[in-house]
Amino acid sequence: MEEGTSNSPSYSCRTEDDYGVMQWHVREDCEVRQILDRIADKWSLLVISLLDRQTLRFTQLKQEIDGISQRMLTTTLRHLERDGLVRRTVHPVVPPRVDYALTPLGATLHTTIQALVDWTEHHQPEIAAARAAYDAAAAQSAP
Amino acid sequence: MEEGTSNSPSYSCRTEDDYGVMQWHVREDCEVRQILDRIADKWSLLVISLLDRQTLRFTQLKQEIDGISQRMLTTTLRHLERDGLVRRTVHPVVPPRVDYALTPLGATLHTTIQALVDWTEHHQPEIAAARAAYDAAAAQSAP
DNA sequence: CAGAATCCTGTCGGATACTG
DNA sequence: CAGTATCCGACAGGATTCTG
Repeated sequence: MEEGTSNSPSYSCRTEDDYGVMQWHVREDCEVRQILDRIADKWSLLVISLLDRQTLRFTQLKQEIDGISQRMLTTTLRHLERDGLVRRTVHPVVPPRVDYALTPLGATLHTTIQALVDWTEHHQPEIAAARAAYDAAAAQSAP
Repeated sequence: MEEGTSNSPSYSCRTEDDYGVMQWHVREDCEVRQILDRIADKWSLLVISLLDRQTLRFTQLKQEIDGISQRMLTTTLRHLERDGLVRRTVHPVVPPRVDYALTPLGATLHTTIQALVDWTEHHQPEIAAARAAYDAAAAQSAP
């Protein structure tokens, strides 16, 4: 596989620095970043959302998630499985049948994520307004 | 500017589909994705974390965040400012002084984000164990 | 000091074709 | 059905240089 199974994190997370009192933020981020990368990539959040309701098969997921390629669905599911958030169950029948479900750990993550989703829906008008104001001001100064 | 000021979202968010009961997940994600992209990019979370404690200047942020380029600090701050999460204050002095602070909206986002950070720190051992188990099993079947 | 502009690279992710 | 294997374009983002 060309990607996804690498053990090296995407970000440097250097810890050899010692010149600032708040540098711990950077180190804290080393752990946060890994899970954040998991939930924040293009499709993981959708998958977790869907699986929170029910167990789904590969093809069902592909149909529910509009626009995903089977390549990205596969890698997304592998990532989630590796992190213990999703359980993959292969039924030894022909044609093959593979079920995906959230693990208990994955369910707790979904709960936490939901808070973020709620925040977004709640404050979306404010963000839209802020963007409109910003863009208007930018258009003003650069006509 | 080559990037960052584009109004088009990074993801397609197609809404013309109507073949599934759960397709709303995809539409819901259209709003979620935008704020998720904001907090999940490489540096925004760090910036929000730092500014939650105090107002900081550009150079202070650059020093606190180990490894960031001034290019990415600038674009990150512009994004956060555009979304109304960070307030940029220019003091008309020479040499120039620019302060960055969280807006009230940004502060509420930080609170929500903190729940995710806490989840991560709390469950990090489980994730690490799951990864180790997965990698061990993978090494087993592919020697 | 606080950036803007330019160049260049690695990586993400889509399209396609092939299997058990 | 549920993947794997390749190829390849787009874009995020680092290094560097230049200003008000």
